Amino acid sequence: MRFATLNTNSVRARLPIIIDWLARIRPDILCLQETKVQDKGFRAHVFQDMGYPLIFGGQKSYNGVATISDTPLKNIRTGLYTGESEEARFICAEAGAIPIIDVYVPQGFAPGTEKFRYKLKWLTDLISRIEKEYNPDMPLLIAGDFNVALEPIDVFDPEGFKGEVGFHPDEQALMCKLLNWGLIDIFRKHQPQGGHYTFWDYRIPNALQRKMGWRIDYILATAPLAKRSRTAWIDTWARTLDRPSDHTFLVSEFDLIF
DNA sequence: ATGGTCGGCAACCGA
Repeated sequence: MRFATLNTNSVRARLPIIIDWLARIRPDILCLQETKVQDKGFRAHVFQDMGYPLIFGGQKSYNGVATISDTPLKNIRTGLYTGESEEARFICAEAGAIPIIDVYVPQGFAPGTEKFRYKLKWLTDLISRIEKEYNPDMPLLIAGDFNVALEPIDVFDPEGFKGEVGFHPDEQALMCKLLNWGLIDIFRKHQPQGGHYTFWDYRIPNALQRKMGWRIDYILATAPLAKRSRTAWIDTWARTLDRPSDHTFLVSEFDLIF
């Protein structure tokens, strides 16, 4: 079973790249974040025609998540909260007997701001929901853009980023709490070395070539699944003249079938 | 050096 995640920064703008990648790599599941499209504008048939039924929950302009799967997804639920309107950052479903959670954690802007407090609250509420609904002894996969780098080896300038958004102790403490509940960082399991990133700020010229990145996207799995993970890798497409953004798929293969 | 550039969408907001 091949499992992947991608922050799209607009699924519409990235559609050709996603289609090409799906056709070549044929993952069983691909979690998307920052789709930036309302549900009525999501070109679901493009994926369905490739043999990928999918689920999605979006909103105008911002956020949005989608889970593309070659296995039909059941028990679909969108939203971290119940009974209130919220940003489109959470979708979960079950592929066979395996629950899949796709998240886009708030970016947080800067420590000390309302947006940062919202990020911490959202992470806290995500942990509460997982503690309530799932069991670390049972299969569970969580993937997405967490907008948090866990360790100094996960950013290119740990000294410079000390206390900054995305590398702040309060965010890292919550990520640790999530992992300590019973989730394994699958890429880290296979690659203990630092310097492997999933995000490069596109405001920094040639950040990818200059290795000025962050590892803020994760595939997390409970122990029963993590022990079946065979490999993990980061598949990065560097920008070109006709393709102005870098794109980074995080992928893992598991010895299991749905 | 304290900037820069994307995408959405129609002015700037968010990353």
